[in-house]
Amino acid sequence: MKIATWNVNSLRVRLPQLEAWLAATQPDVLCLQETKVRDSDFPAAAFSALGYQVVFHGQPSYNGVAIAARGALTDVEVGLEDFADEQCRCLSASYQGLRVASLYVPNGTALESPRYPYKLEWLRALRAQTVRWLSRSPALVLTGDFNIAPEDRDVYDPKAWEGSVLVSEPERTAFRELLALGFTDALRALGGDQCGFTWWDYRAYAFRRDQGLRIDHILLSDPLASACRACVVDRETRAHARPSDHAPVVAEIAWPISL
DNA sequence: ATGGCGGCTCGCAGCCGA
Repeated sequence: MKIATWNVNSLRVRLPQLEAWLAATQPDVLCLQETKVRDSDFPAAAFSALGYQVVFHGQPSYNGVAIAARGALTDVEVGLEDFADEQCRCLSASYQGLRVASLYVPNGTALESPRYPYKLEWLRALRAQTVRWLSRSPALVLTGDFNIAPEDRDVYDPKAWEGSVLVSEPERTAFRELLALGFTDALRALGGDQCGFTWWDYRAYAFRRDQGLRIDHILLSDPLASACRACVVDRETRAHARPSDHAPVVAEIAWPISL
């Protein structure tokens, strides 16, 4: 089973690319972030034309998450329980015995910004939600744009980024606390030291110079982690004309495990 | 070098992203 995540930075703009990518990559499950489209405008027909079911949770201009799959998505849940959020950043569903969450963690803007404590609160709520998800489904995938570079080696210039949003210690601690619930960072585990970045600034030729960050993640709960065969960043897609600033990440999992 | 690019909107300037 192929599970992928991609922050498309506007589904409307990226739809032709996404259609080509789906046809070529054929993931079983794809989680999308920053769709930036309200539900009434969601291009669901484009997905069904390619044989995908899709569920979505969006708003105009900002945020927006979706999950597409080659079969039925059930028990669809919007947002995080016990955390009232006007922003569309979390959508989860079950597929073939898996629970999958498409996450767009707040950016935080800057440590001094009111958006930074919101980010930390959001991460706290995600952790609480993850405990609940795990109690219902041991096979859990948390994936999306976490807006956290877990370690210095996930940053092209750690010195320049030191102490700023995306790398600050409270965020990294929150990320580690999530992992400590029983998850493996699939890209780091399967890609090793050379796993690369997932986001590059549009400005200053950042992609050409490989000045990026690794902030998009696929976290696999224990039963899935042991079944994971590969996890890669699709850099080629970031190199296309008019790209998203994020590359897709794709994991290959031997699932369902036949008992 | 705090800009730069690119996406969005009751739009043509200002916001947000990472």
